[in-house]
Amino acid sequence: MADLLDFGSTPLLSLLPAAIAARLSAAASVVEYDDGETIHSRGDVKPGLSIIRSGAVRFANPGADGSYVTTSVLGEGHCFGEATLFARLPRAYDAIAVGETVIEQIAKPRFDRIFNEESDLARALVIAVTRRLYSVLDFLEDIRRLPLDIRTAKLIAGMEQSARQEGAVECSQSDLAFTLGVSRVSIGKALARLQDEGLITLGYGRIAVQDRKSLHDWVAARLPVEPLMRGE
Amino acid sequence: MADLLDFGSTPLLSLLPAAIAARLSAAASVVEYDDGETIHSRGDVKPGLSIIRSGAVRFANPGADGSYVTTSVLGEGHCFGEATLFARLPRAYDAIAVGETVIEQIAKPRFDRIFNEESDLARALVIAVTRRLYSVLDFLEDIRRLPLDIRTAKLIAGMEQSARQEGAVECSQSDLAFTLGVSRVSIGKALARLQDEGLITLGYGRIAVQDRKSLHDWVAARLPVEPLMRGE
DNA sequence: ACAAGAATGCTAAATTCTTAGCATTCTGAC
DNA sequence: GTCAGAATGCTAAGAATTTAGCATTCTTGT
Repeated sequence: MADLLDFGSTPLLSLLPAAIAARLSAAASVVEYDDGETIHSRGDVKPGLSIIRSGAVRFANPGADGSYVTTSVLGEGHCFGEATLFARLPRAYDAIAVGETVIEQIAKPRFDRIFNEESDLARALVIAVTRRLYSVLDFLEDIRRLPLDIRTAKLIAGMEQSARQEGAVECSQSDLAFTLGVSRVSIGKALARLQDEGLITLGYGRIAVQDRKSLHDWVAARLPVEPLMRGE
Repeated sequence: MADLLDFGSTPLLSLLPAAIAARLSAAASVVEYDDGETIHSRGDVKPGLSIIRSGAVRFANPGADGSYVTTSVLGEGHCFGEATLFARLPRAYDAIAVGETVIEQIAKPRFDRIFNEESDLARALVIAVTRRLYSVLDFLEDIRRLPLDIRTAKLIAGMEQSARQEGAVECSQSDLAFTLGVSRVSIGKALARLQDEGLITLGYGRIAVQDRKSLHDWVAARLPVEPLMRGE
């Protein structure tokens, strides 16, 4: 399961002037993780900013019944840990490496110095965090007003665009269920309906998208309001 | 319905050095709205930052069936419109005044000048937006893993703390339903259960909290993970 | 080629939530 | 005080979702 759900937001690294990115890198310690390895656990209090150099990170927490609820998955170029710096909160989620993952970790004292000296860092962060906030708000709104079929179609449409190979999404139905926070049975039904509509073809560990445009149109026609962003 | 759901985050104004707040005020045009008046509509493209001087603002969008889904309500000191500045998005929500409301509106060109000159503004914004992001993520997670009773109790506990009069929350069950994105019947049932537990007493347009600590303890005992923040 | 593990497909009961009413109670304005 | 509007309480049918299985199919490592 890769780049499943970065909520379509812009990675910090692509917003940061090269000079500042370099300065952050110089101040960072690099850590490599294997697939599934824990990067940090909920409640940890080691404030700092982390930047994903390669790979991806899954953020999740245990649910009431012992299940594991994934909140988001961030990919290359994204940062995390802002809350430990700016809200002085401990880690709110367990962070788990998805695939071989390389993380740059910048401890708070070093980060603070750069943050104070380079005001463009604050500007880039405002932008990155603002976009993430609005992506999450959008996702929240979808949960509350869209039936599962449409949410599923929207997710697949988004994933297909950032997928390695065009026209198909490599991920299990369980992963989709995790991401949308519903059971595998429900996802199965939703996918079956989408297949009946001729939008997708179900495979083993992969979902083929018949035609990108048809899928987007199908989703767009069922949204209560016009979408604001065009997928870039 | 006031301060129902600012997601418990910190208002920008309380994070901003007085000098910068004053400079923003000087650059702003002040607009007053009556209860229910529209401040802006989804899709509007007039970029700028708005600060709530007094009153509150409800953000909502039409749902698939014509219903109106409220995403959040922000109160005094909070800002909105960051996305128009930093993500260059049009307004994502209809904004509607809740009660007599005074808004300071700062157009993008003026804001940009101050933003570039006062680097502490970016710092305050990073903090405000980061906290809001994490509040929303928390709320999102609750939706996915907590049964309605507990979410309702948690909401009431939060509202009671910021309520004008201690020990009671002034709001209709319909408002609660709006906020949690569920039907009035479901809220009614959840509230009835909480009343059976002896945690609250239902009234007309108000809910009395028997004992703040009991309510908090009841909620805390049912959360799958330890809460990170202590209500401040 | 085969076996083991992973993923999917399917079912059925139980639960939760919604919709759509309607009756009753409460509040505040006149 | 009275009355209209607001808010709550209640009911019942139907839709959506979950849980808990189990059978089948697919893939990969040996």
